Amino acid sequence: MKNKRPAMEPVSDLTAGRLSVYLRCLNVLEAGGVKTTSSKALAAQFHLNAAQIRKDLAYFGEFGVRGVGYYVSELKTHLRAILGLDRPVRVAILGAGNLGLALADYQGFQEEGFAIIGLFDTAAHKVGGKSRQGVLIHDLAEFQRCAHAGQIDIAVVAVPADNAQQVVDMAVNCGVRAILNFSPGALKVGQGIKLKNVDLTVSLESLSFFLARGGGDVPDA
Amino acid sequence: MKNKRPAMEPVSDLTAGRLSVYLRCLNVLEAGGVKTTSSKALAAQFHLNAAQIRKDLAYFGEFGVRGVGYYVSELKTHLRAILGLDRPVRVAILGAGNLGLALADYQGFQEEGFAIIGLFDTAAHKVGGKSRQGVLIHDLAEFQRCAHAGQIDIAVVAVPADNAQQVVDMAVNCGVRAILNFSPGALKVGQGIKLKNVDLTVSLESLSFFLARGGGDVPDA
DNA sequence: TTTTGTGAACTAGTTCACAGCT
DNA sequence: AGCTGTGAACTAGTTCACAAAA
Repeated sequence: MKNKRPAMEPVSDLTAGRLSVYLRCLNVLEAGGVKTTSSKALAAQFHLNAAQIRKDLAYFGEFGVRGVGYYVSELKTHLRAILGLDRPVRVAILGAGNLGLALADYQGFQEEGFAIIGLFDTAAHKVGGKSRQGVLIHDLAEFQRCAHAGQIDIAVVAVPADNAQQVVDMAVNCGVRAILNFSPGALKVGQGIKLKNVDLTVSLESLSFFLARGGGDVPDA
Repeated sequence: MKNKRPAMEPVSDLTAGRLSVYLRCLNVLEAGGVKTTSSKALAAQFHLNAAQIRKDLAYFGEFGVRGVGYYVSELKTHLRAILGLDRPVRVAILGAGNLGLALADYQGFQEEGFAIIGLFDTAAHKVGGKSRQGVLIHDLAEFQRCAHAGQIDIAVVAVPADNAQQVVDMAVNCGVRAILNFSPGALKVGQGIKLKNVDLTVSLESLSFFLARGGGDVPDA
């Protein structure tokens, strides 16, 4: 057990995303009672590349045992720590429209330990209400208070496109440094702020593009 | 106007996504009354790289005029055709949970011309209902009928993770060749089927990773 | 002049292949 | 024997820089 920390070498976003995938794989294996695995086994079962798994993990330490592989629960613990999931991650959802409400109740978030602090909206008639699962809707001013108090780790932006930049600027000014944005269009954030976009229109149009290119055709054998 | 079609050279997914972004930029410009633009102007305004815009477009033809740039409405028309948006793109949403309902009412889809055919679910008590915006909820059997009749271009999967693979297999068997999947976990599809994943857990965990790495720290000037 | 379209150069990301450890 | 960890080789993607066109 060496656990070198290579002086915070820059790690690509792609690697970060894959770590999350690996963690999910390990959850599945653990739930199935598997105690030990290997990069090859993981790769085969989840359609990944074995060398890539090893390389991704190697950024953070030496978690495997040569000749054996990885201990599932141990590697899981490491990955959770690397991903920052070993402490509560507090998420605020900005915008209590259809999408915001759906995200607030999304099971996947709770499962991996994210704490949904609340929904926040400016519409007075929404404030005081709650999602189906009981997440409360607060005024945006309340979000500002929480964020300034350092109680928000990640802001999820689910407001209409017109207000998105304004809302993001506000969140950043309140000290939020990580944002998951669902509104369309490119937002600008300053240095040191991490913005991740989920653009539903772009996703659908990529599929449409595929179909338009003849992707729907039967490939000639 | 040469409009060479380079024999359906393979185009990367990244390029496809950017075309969609360019189209949105052009919509903004057109709405602002701008008649002509250039790769440099687009790049500056929307934080893109000029050479990349030109290269992306060059896969599909020569749409620009040297010394002038691009005519906004003309390029828009080309992009819409390239993305397959010059004909109705029919979208079915599988799973009438919170997320499915939110997606059915998502404004962005209608705006760019996607036709939401309906919501589809197996839960008998949901069938016959509708989303807030009035999208009807049908039985999944109805989806199979539509898909077999070639009336569905894209299936959006918003069912619980446990059923996702099964639902995707069903859709593919009914002739659907493009799928936008919101359920977590890696799904398998055969050759010639395009599967695009939107993994909310992975997105959030990437942000958590960034924060855990010290991303929240003030960078030293 | 301006700006496109594009080969060449560069950068980032992935996979290979093997030394080294168990 | 088996599997990790990792440099080297390779592939994909981006940016540069300039000839050609308007």
